[in-house]
Amino acid sequence: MEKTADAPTFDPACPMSAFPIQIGDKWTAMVVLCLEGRPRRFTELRQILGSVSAKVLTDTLRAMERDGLLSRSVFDENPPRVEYRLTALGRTLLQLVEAARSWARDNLDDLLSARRRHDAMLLHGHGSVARR
Amino acid sequence: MEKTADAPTFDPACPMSAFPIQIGDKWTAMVVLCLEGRPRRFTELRQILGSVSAKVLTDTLRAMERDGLLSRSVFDENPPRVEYRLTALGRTLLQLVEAARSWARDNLDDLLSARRRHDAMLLHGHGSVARR
DNA sequence: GTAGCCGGTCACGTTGCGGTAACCGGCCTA
DNA sequence: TAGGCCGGTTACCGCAACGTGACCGGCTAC
Repeated sequence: MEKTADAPTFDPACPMSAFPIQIGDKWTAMVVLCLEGRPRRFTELRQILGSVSAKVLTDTLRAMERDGLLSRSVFDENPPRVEYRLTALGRTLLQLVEAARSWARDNLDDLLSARRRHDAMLLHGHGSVARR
Repeated sequence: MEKTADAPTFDPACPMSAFPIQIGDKWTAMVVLCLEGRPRRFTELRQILGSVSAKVLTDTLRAMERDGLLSRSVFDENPPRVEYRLTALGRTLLQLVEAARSWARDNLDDLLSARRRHDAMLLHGHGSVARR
């Protein structure tokens, strides 16, 4: 819970890739987290999310705007500035995202080790030719 | 068509299709709900879920078994009987599913009406251009 | 001039989830 | 002999999500 200007980063190699809960599209939950503290600009979001392309981020933000989860403000400046901020409805998702993260903290290790056990079993099974 | 006692039904036409929260694969959360009260058989699950095909249900159940969310018991009887039951880990998902349903009860209407407003705006042309 | 920044759009390729249809094998009944 | 029930498997297919690379317009700085 750092309160620095920097937001958390999202490592594509982290177990999030096996995270069994998804809210909206692939990046929606992370966008919600990014916007929790304050509004952010497009490029800022891209930097924080790390591996998302401009097109996919645009799609995600447009869908969230359509669903009333965030608002988009264009400032007629130079260079162009666009700010995204959570609406009240979008903020309600925070509880859900936190519930999901809490579940993951408590149970994701169990899930992943069960998966590893299963995969190991398959490997072992395929290693020897079935005989009778 | 008789339903199994106390099992919820899932209508494919209900707003669930716009439900922005997904746990595991498409049917995972509903399988968890189906198995909340007691173990169930394959065909029983198919009937309750309504529109799921055998292949997809098999895939879902295999993935959940792999992840340690449920256990699969084969009884060597006639006709063949297979029972699926939630594990302790699978039961932990119930809280999350309930949290998602609670969010939906409170906010899904707002989301859907925001979406309808947006779609209507598109139909009527682009309306007014946002200016600042 | 030309290079870069910002916030995108456009055309296109790939991947994988979800779904359909056909089939299977053992047991039972008509 | 035929068909039904149970719990699947296999082959195939469509489509939307996801991602890549090129480009854009207005402005500024070098």
